[in-house]
Amino acid sequence: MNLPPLVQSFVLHFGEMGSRWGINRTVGQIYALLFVSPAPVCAEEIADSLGISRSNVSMSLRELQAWNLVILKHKPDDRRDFFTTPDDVWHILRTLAEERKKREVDPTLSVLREILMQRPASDAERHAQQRMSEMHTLIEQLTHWYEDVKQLETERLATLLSLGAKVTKLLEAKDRVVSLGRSRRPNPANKS
Amino acid sequence: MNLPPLVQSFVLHFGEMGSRWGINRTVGQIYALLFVSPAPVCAEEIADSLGISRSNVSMSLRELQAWNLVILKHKPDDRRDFFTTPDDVWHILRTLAEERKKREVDPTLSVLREILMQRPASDAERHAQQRMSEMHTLIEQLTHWYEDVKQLETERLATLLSLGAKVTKLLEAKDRVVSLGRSRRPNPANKS
DNA sequence: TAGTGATTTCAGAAATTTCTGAAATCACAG
DNA sequence: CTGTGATTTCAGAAATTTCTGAAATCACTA
Repeated sequence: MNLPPLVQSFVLHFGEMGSRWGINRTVGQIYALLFVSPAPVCAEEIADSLGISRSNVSMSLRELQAWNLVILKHKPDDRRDFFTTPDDVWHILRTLAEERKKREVDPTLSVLREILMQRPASDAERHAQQRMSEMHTLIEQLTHWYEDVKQLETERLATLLSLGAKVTKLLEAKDRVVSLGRSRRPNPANKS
Repeated sequence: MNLPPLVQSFVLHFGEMGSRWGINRTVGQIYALLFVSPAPVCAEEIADSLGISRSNVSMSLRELQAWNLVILKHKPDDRRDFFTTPDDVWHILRTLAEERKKREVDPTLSVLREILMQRPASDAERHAQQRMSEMHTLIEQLTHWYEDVKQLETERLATLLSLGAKVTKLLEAKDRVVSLGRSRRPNPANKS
């Protein structure tokens, strides 16, 4: 591996981390390299920088493309593919969230649904279904929230984040305002 | 493996999933089994149900304990350890989040901080630092948000989730209320 | 069409992770 | 202390994943 020391630390760390996630060491390293590179990099150069085989690079890039984490670029009069990551880190975060959901959450949800459809044949199965249903409910709540906030523009999302738990304060305030409003002019949709 | 079919599907799925996360197949299976079992289970029984060696069970349980994901129970006049998962799925979610943060996010943050302290020795390094700083900022924002909302009681957290993106509506409303309030009686803390 | 260079594929090699059985350790009872 | 059963440890076996080099494919040019 032949890189500026500062870049090398980063790349090595991402390699380590890669194995803790589902992706492997090389894939992590390549991603890190692309992320910090000032310009798109070709496969040959990746192989050289990281000291790995050309074919390994090819397969790992394929993997990264499956994750939608890299962008292909071309130079005029050059047939080679060059690779980068998106500029906007928020954009990267969104992709990551989406792909992980697709791979890790959705399959689980569908297995749970499948099992919950079946008729339990014993007390043990009845209890198991009960537990799975709790898990299913929780995951659905989380994914609904996710589907909802992912629509927000980045700026709003950032505001929401920075607000953190303080939104609950707002919620209380809102409750007061609403009940106040109601006492003055009753909600017309609420005719009883 | 000798389990009710419905439980077996769940256990097998969690095994698969386990390998996509950092934990391995057996660890995933054991966790799934404990999660749906109506009563605490001893190591021997786990080994039998899953058809794996006793020693494998021992090591995997150790791993689950390191993750704080299982609870040890004892029966009177029985020296064996029995294992369960917490009842409350929200509690499980919190543990999972905390442990993953500890293993995946914190080390990355500290590597980033470390690198950002150093003086870049070239343009390439300067650019790399710039990128890492963007990443660092984003992760910090996310973890601050997390540290904040994790304090909330479960019920409030659930409310917040179910509200989803609608909180931004509230935010706009708040802005109106606040500016309205200010125009009537100026903020006394703001003496200039 | 033949030639060139980039890229991909894939069978097997290398490395890593997971799993097992045998032995060691531990905790307690008699 | 000795015996008993539960549990853990750990060296090596087995399984899995990752990586490589050689060959195949592809896209384009002359």
